[in-house]
Amino acid sequence: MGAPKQKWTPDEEAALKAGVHKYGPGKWRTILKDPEFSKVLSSRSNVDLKDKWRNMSVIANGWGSREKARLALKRMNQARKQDESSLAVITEAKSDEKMAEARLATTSIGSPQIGGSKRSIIRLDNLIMEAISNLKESGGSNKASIATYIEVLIFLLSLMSKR
Amino acid sequence: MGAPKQKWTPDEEAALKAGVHKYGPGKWRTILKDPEFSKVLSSRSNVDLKDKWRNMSVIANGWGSREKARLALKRMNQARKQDESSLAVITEAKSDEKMAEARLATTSIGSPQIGGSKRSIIRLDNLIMEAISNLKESGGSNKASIATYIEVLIFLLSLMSKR
DNA sequence: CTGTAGGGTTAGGGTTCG
DNA sequence: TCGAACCCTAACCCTACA
Repeated sequence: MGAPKQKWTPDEEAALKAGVHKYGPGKWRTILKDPEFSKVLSSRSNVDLKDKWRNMSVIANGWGSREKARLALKRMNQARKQDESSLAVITEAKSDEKMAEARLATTSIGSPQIGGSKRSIIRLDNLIMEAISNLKESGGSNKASIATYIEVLIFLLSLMSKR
Repeated sequence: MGAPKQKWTPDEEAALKAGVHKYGPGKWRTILKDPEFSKVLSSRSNVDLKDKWRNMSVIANGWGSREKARLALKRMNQARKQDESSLAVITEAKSDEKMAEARLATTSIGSPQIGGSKRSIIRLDNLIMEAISNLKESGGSNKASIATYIEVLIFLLSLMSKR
């Protein structure tokens, strides 16, 4: 078997997107011949480009990225199992928001058995929730704001681990 | 639920082996269509054949790659219980798989030398970078996915605060 | 012959159930 | 808990047709 299944790299995906932006979809051979992309996509055929674009389009149209995120969260929750969660409050809240907005079928997100939580943690929760709500209000499509909130989370993390 | 879990009979396994011998592995649909096997395997799909062949192969060539991968995952989940090292294992595993394709300009995010926390935060960065990378892949303009990834971060936070 | 569209199939990671 | 059976879907293949 010659091709053990070659997954697309971010570089290749970027090149494909750029190519479609430049020539439009359906011009696969043209994109491949463009020196700007031919290096990165040298191991891909025009048909490969077409197929990949089809996959990416599915993801872009709503359902894809959400599903991916859902699976990630699901794995995380599963790993947690029956740990007494010190962030019970916040997981409850998040569950509410998610259900309302995303309509997730997997009810497993809940499991908010409240263990012994601590004051500092509760306050942390408020901060985080505020960050999330701000993100949602502001349209949430801006990478800078995403990075900012992630940095906030990192800072909070550092505080907690310092203890 | 949907699949009552139908165990493979010796007849079916024999038919599968014969089919692979006749057409080679990877020709699952072809095997199914062959009148010689279609009767015995009438309740199996081409995907079923593939999965069964994989299971048989794992046993045949003594501990194939699939089993290894599964154990690695398992170890990752168990390590979580041992505090401290838990985040390390998780993020390392993810790092191995996905870091290669992450390629995020390390720009402003790397500011976490706060306090003596060092290690755990650095490793968390990998996870965060992965999250951002995923966000970018999916177009980055989807509020739900942003919120979800932040929730993942929160989950990590909860792990660390457990201690 | 060359290239694209679109349905079909496979490979492999992941999940579930007995 | 463990592994066989099953699911999901990106990646790849096949065919019609322009």
